[in-house]
Amino acid sequence: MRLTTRGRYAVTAMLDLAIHGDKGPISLADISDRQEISLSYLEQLFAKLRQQELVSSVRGPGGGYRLSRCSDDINVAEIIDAVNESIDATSCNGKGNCHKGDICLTHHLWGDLSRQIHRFLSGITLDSLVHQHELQLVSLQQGGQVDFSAACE
Amino acid sequence: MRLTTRGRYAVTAMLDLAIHGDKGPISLADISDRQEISLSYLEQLFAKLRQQELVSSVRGPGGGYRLSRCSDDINVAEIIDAVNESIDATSCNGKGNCHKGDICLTHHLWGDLSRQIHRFLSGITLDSLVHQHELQLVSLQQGGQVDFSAACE
DNA sequence: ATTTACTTGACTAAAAAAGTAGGTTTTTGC
DNA sequence: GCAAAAACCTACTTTTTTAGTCAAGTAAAT
Repeated sequence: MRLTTRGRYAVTAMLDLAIHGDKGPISLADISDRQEISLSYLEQLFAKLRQQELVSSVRGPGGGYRLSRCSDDINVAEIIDAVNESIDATSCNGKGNCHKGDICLTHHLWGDLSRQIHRFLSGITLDSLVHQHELQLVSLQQGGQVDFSAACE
Repeated sequence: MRLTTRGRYAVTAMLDLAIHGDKGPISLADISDRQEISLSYLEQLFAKLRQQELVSSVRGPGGGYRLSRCSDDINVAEIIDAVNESIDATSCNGKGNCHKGDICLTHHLWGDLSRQIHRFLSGITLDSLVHQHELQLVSLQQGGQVDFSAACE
């Protein structure tokens, strides 16, 4: 699990799809305009998103991309994983080639933490992000407070 | 909030301190040996950790580093933030220089997500990681299953 | 005084991120 | 059939970050 601007771009683009996808396929040019991400960079990202079957494409005029699953069935972790090569595992992964017991100790601790983060991000769906934002918008218009607890599930 | 091997090194090193710190200050050379991180790289990381007052140093023979606070008062988020330059903010941060309402939309969504991740990592202390691992060790020796739910808070 | 260990800064190589360029297919509508 | 719009593909360049090296210090304890 790696967290950089690359993953942020991917999540942002997927959010754009989730928001505008109801109007049929969305072209990368549209996303590029709206989100200010270079078209060719988007192409690279979407090649990977397509490989992982997070999006499907429609070619030709009027074509573009759409989410291949419902937005409440796509979570943030899989988007980030799709565009980032998975982080290199610890050097002594189960092989037991560590001098003392101490070495693997913190390696495993890091692994645990990594898994916790992954599990956390797996619980956040595109849909919940969009939904949460909509609630905020409404609230702003009414000048009220946002109840975040209700926004997620 | 950025998540790379750099932050992982920092967390690993801090965990090493948390585990061995009871025997007085720990030298970077020790950490380097145990965790297989190059000494000079550790020096860079610890310079930043010291700036953020996460560790304090003791010079001279027998010297080294120790946690400047109790391990249950140091969380993972601040360790990662200490060694990573904070990720560049969105281009239109409140200035309202975005063409349509749409542009800032996903930017804010990403900001929300980013904050959620940060909040999550803020809740994980060094102590809880060490503690969790100790429980696992005991369990392995007894051949039993680990109750993760009990390990954290 | 000497050893040990941290401090600082400059430097380098390699990898990843980000962006560019130019082309090829596929599909649609005229 | 043809032109345009879009995905798709490949190779390349630039910039930034990561990871590490080197060297000349400074400070503290024995």
